[in-house]
Amino acid sequence: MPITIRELHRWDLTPAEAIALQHELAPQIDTATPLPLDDLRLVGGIDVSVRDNISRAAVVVLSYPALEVVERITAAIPTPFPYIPGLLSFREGAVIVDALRQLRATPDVFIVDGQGIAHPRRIGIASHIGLWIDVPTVGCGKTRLTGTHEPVPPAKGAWTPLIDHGEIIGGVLRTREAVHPVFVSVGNRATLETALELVLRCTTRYRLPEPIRAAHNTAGQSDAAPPGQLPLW
DNA sequence: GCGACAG
DNA sequence: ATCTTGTCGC
Repeated sequence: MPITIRELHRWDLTPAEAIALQHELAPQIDTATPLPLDDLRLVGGIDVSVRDNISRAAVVVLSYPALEVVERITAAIPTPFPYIPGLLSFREGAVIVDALRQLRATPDVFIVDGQGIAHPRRIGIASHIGLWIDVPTVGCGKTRLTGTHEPVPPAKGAWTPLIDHGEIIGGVLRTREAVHPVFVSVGNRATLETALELVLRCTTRYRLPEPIRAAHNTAGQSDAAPPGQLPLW
């Protein structure tokens, strides 16, 4: 049973229209429903790579708690929008949806490479994608877009709140001892506490959670691609 | 006007 | 994101 995808709007907008749309959509995000952490079966990872003006999206579904790949989908289109901080959705959203339309599995939650509500208008790409599908989403970024935070203790699992204008918009989480923390925030249909717990449970021996690593490797950047990986493209 | 700024 | 080799540290 594939996931549901709703055509909320067109993606080819001007920056001004995109910002207006974000103001309109942000209020629709659900940040109060806990993730079903005790009933997880499948967790999806989403990432996009850009090369020679072509954007490639990768959606990888892993079993939980085994974290083994059960499905891998990709899609590619000419990069439609420039990179503008705060408007990443309009650069990567369309190709991600293209990939999601091909998905056969039904993940319980998706972890997206980027911010959820830890965004100037509280609607980063993880939240935006979350509004298009009937599945919870969590944002996990490698760096900060907005907000401030206290230093994060060095122990794995430690975290400090990411605050913007007095509001807690996410958590800066240490996924590995003495390694740069990641920025976790609610995408849609999740709470910060359960989002942080999900990212921790999906992290094994690396800084980033497995779903994101798998998607990153599949989307392009053959960085830590395990040896022996033959048919990719 | 001057910095900050996911991927 | 992407351009790029070797190198330092746990």
